[in-house]
Amino acid sequence: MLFSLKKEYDHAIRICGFLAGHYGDSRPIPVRELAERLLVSKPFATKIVYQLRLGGLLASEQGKYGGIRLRLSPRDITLYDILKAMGMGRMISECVLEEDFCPLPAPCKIHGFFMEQEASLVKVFKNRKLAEFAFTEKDFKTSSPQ
Amino acid sequence: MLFSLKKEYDHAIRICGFLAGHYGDSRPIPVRELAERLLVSKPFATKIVYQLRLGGLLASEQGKYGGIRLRLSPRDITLYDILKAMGMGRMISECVLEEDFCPLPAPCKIHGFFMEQEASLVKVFKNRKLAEFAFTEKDFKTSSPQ
DNA sequence: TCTCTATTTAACCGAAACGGTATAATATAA
DNA sequence: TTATATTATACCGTTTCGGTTAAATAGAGA
Repeated sequence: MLFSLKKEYDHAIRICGFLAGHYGDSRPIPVRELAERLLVSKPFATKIVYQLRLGGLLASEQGKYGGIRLRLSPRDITLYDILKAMGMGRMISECVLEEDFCPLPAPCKIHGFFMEQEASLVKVFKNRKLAEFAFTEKDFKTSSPQ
Repeated sequence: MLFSLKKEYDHAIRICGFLAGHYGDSRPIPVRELAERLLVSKPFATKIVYQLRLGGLLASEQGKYGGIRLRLSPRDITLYDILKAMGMGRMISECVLEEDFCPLPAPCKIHGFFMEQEASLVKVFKNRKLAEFAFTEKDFKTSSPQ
């Protein structure tokens, strides 16, 4: 059951945190800058940003001086929104989902327990706003490359 | 972050639940019976039982009429014990564990949040006794093969 | 219009993890 | 001695993960 944090999700949250710190800026943040500041390769950052945009969380501007921004205020985005945009599915395996996987009768206590835990975690994710995790240049260990 | 329930862990809990239902029986349960009743292949059940025994949770008797039993009362075994015996490691990724993975300064709020969640889940696992999930023949959908 | 800088989109790839099997050895009851 | 068990390790195919490549498109500015 392993509460496993995918690196992708991890980066996604950090990217959103950075964009949150720049919410309201006049210029969007280019992926290059995200990648440099957050120590992710540009191709990987691109892929994550792409998924988050498809998920409806980010808006982008193409061409020179283009870049990425949050579509909503960090106060209106939850951690759950980010994970969902990244394609996170159910947290519970087929033990619960597939009808005949478990030989025990429904309601099986093991199922019930894990359903409860999932529900409780989802609730936590939905209650935490991105604004809480926003950060800006001054929060970095190292100063800006430029 | 995906609260992903590995099939192995799932089976492990069910196997322990079955053994818990038979705790105190005069004869140990052979792996063959576990496999048949819990709809797992015998080789796979064998592997899981092996891990649980190495983890100190199960005792085994070899030879004819041999089999498996719980080493402790189901009241003295927690879900956490089972997962730990199965080799479940930390639930948090290197974002927290590797010093320089995250460019943000400690204590980073994202880290803090996930540490909290992990701690809270572990607490839940430690508070649930195996006895609560025990089951016996009468709990099955289908009657015993023999 | 040309060029540079961006994003866009899909395909691809190696490595690790997952789910499970095979097999050879050993132990013990009868 | 034989049949039934567990023991222990090695193996293997498939999927997922983490990440790259590359080609296309879009827009700003000279």
